[in-house]
Amino acid sequence: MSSKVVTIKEIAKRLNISISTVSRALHDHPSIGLRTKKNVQQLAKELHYEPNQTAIFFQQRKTFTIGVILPQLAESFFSTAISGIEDYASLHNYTVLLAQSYDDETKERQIIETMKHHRVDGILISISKNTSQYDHFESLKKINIPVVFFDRIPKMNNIHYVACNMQTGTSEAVDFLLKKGHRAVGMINGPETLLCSQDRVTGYIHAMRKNRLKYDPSLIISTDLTPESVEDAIDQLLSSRRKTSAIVTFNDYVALDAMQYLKKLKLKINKDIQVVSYANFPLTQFLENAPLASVEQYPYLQGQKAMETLLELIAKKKDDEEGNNTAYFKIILDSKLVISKKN
Amino acid sequence: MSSKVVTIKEIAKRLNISISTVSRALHDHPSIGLRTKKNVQQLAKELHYEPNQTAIFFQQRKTFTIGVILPQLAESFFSTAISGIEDYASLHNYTVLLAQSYDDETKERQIIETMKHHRVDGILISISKNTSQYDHFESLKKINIPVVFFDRIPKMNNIHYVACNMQTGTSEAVDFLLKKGHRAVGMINGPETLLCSQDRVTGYIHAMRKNRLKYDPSLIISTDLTPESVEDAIDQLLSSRRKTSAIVTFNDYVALDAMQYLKKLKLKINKDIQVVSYANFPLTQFLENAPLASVEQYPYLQGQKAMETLLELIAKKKDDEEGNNTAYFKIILDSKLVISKKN
DNA sequence: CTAAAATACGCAACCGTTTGCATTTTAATT
DNA sequence: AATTAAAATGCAAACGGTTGCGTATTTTAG
Repeated sequence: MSSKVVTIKEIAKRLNISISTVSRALHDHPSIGLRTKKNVQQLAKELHYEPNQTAIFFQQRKTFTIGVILPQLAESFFSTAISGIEDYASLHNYTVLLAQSYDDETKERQIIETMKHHRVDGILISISKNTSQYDHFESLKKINIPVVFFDRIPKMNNIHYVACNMQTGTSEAVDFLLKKGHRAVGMINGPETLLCSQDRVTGYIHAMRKNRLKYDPSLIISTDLTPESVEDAIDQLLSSRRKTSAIVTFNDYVALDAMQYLKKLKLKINKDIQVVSYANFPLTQFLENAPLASVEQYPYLQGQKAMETLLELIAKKKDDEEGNNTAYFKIILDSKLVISKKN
Repeated sequence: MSSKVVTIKEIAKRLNISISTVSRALHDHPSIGLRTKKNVQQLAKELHYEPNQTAIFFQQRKTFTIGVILPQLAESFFSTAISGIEDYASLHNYTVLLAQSYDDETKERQIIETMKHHRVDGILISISKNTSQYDHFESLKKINIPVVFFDRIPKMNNIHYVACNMQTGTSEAVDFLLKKGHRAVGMINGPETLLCSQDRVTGYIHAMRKNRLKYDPSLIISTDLTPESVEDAIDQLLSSRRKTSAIVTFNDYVALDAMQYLKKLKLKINKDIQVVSYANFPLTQFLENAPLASVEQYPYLQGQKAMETLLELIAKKKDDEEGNNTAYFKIILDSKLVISKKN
């Protein structure tokens, strides 16, 4: 068996030349003679030489690996986002170390610890919705590991992030419904702690103002996104003295739960009550009664952009090793209302 | 700024002791005196010492990293599977390096090359449906990197794998339809090259035999899973002289495409024609006309099991460094028909 | 009080590669 | 043929940690 892994040392010995010559030959270094270069490269191929990246990582203090932390892969938004991340990374010869926080702050901290030890070149993270302290992110800054936040952004200053501006899309969504003649547009929103929930409210108000309508706060209801709280929200909306005839839901999961409940209440979707949502799942197009429209958040693009700016930061790191404080990237994609083809 | 990364060397110098003592102290080595141990550990904490894993990986010839290769994350099956993988891995202090092959053999090869260089401790892979040559897998064996295949298994001998036995589920599915009175049950199958496609056929035949019915091969149609080929398949089934009144589709994506097309043909789903599928997407329950039943393939469990056996292999590697040929793990979970709640 | 045993620590090699600098070889010039 | 410039190669340190083995120091036992 044996199958000893071959190293440049081995090659050097066989060719009776020095290790450094082998190393340079393999890198096409100009100072190596053509003949030896050929010899080395050929023998390397014959012996199936494979560079030991762990040695190189160690030596170069660079791993060409970036850590990605997100709440959970099973959620469609995140699995598409990481798809964009991975694609962009592999295009630039970077590799992705993956971990899920499951919205658990403790786990999030552990993961960051692990990634620090692995000496990843950078981190991409969509934070847990339960994270309240941010010192573990600060610690990364201290040891000079660049971080780019995406989608779920902490309320910190001086960070890089890419996110989707939910105002524009929301505004479009509400406007869309108002134009259709609805006067009481309900909103089933997410936790108030999330920035993107607030954005939605702002967008809502903006659309009302634009249409010269009065804004009724009781039509916007915060939930924790569980089916139960969604049902509560619907009960509230329907029992309101105003005739809610349309609902904007926080995302497609919420929309599905909502529509299921509405059906149970014997309300006809998109007839008695119309629904507009966020996320634009590919699967919703197969629904009998899909939301009329959905605000697209471009998860793939977000992932890609995030990776792109991270690589930029990594490249820049060399320039300004001495804290040559660069500006902070705040990349905001506009969300956009996509009207279902069926309508 | 500076923020020099602290090493054990630094600690040693400050405490005026040797590097090796520091190393051992940090590892609670018994031969280190209690006093020095305390000193070292305290100073390490004060200086925020973080072990440089890249150095350790290199030194120990072990990375505690396993590579995961799958066709694409965006597919629900795979994102759930990797969830299981990652959970189990992180539980055992392993880390996951992720890559998508997009069903492209060339990309698959490149990824394997990269992972070899990264010296991952093992690889988990669900192969691309277009992969026809298997030598890149053989090469892994040569350099002693254990591989566990899951879900999509190549037709090779002497490999470890975990998969779902599609026969049982398929058999149950067909049986379910036959019991409902259907006599011509069509099947929209996947590529013949995939083992799991063959399994489905076997399961189909098994159910027919069990019900003492004759098996008509023309009712089983292979596709490449694209919407077009699915539509072709349906055309074929419907134009058959036999009245196809039920269809078993390769998976839920296919089912959705199929049902959409059937609707276009003005056929009433689950009335004119009944559909049973595989995968059991959480989302299908929201469909107006969901498949009557679905064969559950336990992606999370598969991922977990795969990771489990991989770790076992890695552990074993130490034992039999000299090709002490161990047996091959062939772990087969039974698939199971899940009947939709709505029925 | 001394020899032996136990305890605590240091030395140095090693893991595989890269790279600045010194050294040798070759080629060009006079 | 001697001198010099240019081209090719080698030496050795460094990256940060682990570990076998040797040594100094202390403890224990006789």
